[in-house]
Amino acid sequence: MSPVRVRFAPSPTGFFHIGSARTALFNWLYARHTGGTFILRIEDTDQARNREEYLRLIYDSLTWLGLDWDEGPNPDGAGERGHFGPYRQSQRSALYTGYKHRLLETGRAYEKDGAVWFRLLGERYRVFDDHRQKEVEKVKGAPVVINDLIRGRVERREDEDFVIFRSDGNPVFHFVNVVDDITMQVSHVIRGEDHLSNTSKHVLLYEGFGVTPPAFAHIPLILKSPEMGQGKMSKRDRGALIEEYQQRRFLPEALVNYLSQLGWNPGDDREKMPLADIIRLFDLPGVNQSNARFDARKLAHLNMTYLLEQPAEKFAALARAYFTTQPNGAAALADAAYFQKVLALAQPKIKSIDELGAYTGYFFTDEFATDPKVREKVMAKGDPQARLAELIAALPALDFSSDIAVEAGLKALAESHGLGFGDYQAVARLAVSGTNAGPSLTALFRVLGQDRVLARLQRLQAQA
RNA sequence: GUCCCCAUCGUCUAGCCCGGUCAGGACACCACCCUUUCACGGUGAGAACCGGGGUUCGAAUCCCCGUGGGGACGCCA
Repeated sequence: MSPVRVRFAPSPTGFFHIGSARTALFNWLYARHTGGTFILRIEDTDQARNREEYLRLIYDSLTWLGLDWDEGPNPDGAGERGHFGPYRQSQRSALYTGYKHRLLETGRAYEKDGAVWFRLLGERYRVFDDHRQKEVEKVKGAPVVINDLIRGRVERREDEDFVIFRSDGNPVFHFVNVVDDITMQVSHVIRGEDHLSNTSKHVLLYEGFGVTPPAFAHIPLILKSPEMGQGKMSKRDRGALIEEYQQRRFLPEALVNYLSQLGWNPGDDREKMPLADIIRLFDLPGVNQSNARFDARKLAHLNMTYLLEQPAEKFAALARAYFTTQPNGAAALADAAYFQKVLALAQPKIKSIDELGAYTGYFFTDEFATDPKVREKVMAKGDPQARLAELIAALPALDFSSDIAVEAGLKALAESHGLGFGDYQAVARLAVSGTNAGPSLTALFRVLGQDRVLARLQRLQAQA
C-alpha cells in the first residue's frame, strides 16, 4: 500500500476558524494514526483577498493547537521543508502552466473569452438556467462516481464546462487543488462536506490528466449552536475563531479533545481522553456522516476538567502569562508567594484561565467592586453591624497561622456570642471580597492576612 | 429552482453495517447529598429512535416515499 500523505490546504483570506481547525485536526490525526505525512499547503491564488497576516495566523493557530506539519512552509515563515514544494500556490505557477498545456494539447481544455475552460465529454445542448436566469450550454455525459470513505458511493453528474484559468491568467481553485494533490502525491483528501459537490469536477480533472484520483473523505460540517441560529458556523459567529480560545487561554489540548469528538468518537463512552489515545483510535470510517452543532458549554466543561488536573507550576505559568496581558496584572504578579497562594484557591474553581481576573481581583487591590445585590441582601438579614463589630473586636487576637486556626478562632467567636459560624460568614465575605461566591471564608482570611481583613471589615462598617 | 449529503434526548453521541438487550454515556437543566459561600464531586429525575408505507415472527437497525436540516450550483477558496 502506498504511504499515506494528507494535506491541509487553507487559503489566507480570513481568520482561522473552528471548522478549518477541525479539518486540519482530522488530517493530522489520520497522518499520525497511519504514520503518514501531514502536509501544509497554502492556497493563495486569490490575490485580491490574500493577506500576509492571515498566513501568520494559520501558522500560529496550527502551532498553538499542536498540529505540526511534516512538509510545508516553516512555522516562522522563513523557507520551507519537504521535497514536493514549493508549498505556496503563488509560487507554483510554472507547474500549473505545464499542466494547462497538457490539457490544451489533448483537447480537454480550450480558450474562450480569454479564459481556459475544461471540456466535458458528451452530447451538448442549450437550456435556460433558472438559478442564473440565462441560457447556458450543458453537456450530457456519464455521471462521476465517488467512493467516499465516509459517505460511501456518491454519484454526481457534472454538466457544464468550467473555467480552469481565469482571463487574468491565474488558475482557479479546482485546477490548482488537483494539480497540487497529484504532484504532492496526496493519497487521501480529507475535507469538509461543502467540497463534496466540487469533487466531481476534481475527479474529472484527474481523469483528464490520466491520473487515478486519491481517496476522498468528506467530513461533516460544524453548525451553529441552536441559540446562535441556523446554518453552518461562519467566521462571524461568536466562538467561531481559534484566536478567541487562544486569547481566552483555553488549553489547546482541551480544544483538540473537544474538536476531535465533533463528528468522531472512539466507539465507547470515553470523551475526555489523552491525545495519544485519540491518535491510536482515530480512523476515517469512524467519522460520522451528520453535521454537528457547536456547544460552547461542553467545551468549557472539558477545559475545566483539564485545568483541574494541571500541576500547580503549569497552572501558575498559565496564570502569569494571563496576568501579564491584563491592565492591572502587575499588581497580581508583584508578590510571587502571595500570588501562588491565591492561585491555589482559584484553580479548582474556574472554567478557563480568563476567569482568573474576575475570580481573584479583590486579592490584588483594595479598590474592588462590591456586588450591590449581594450587599443589599446581606445587610438586610440578621444584625450584620453587630457581627461586624464583633469580628473587628476579635480580629487582633485571631490566629492566622493556618486554615484550622482561623476556623477555630471564628468558631470560638461565634460560640461566645451564642451564634453559629454561618451568622458571620456572609457579612465577612462581603467585606473582604465584595461578593458571595469564592473560596472558603477561612482560606479567604488566611490568604488575605490579618491587616487586609481588618481594614476591609472596618471599611464596610464605616460605609454601612 | 437543480444537484448532492444527512436524520437517536435541547446539544454531542453509543447502538445501525451483522434486525430480537428497560435505547447507554456526556454537556445543559432540575432535585437531593456533600459543603459554614460558590464551585467541584456524588445520587437521582425529566428528556430521543422525524412521519408514512413496506420486508420480517420481530425494525432505531433493511427498502421506498414524504418531511425536515445542511451543503453546492463564481473567471472565490
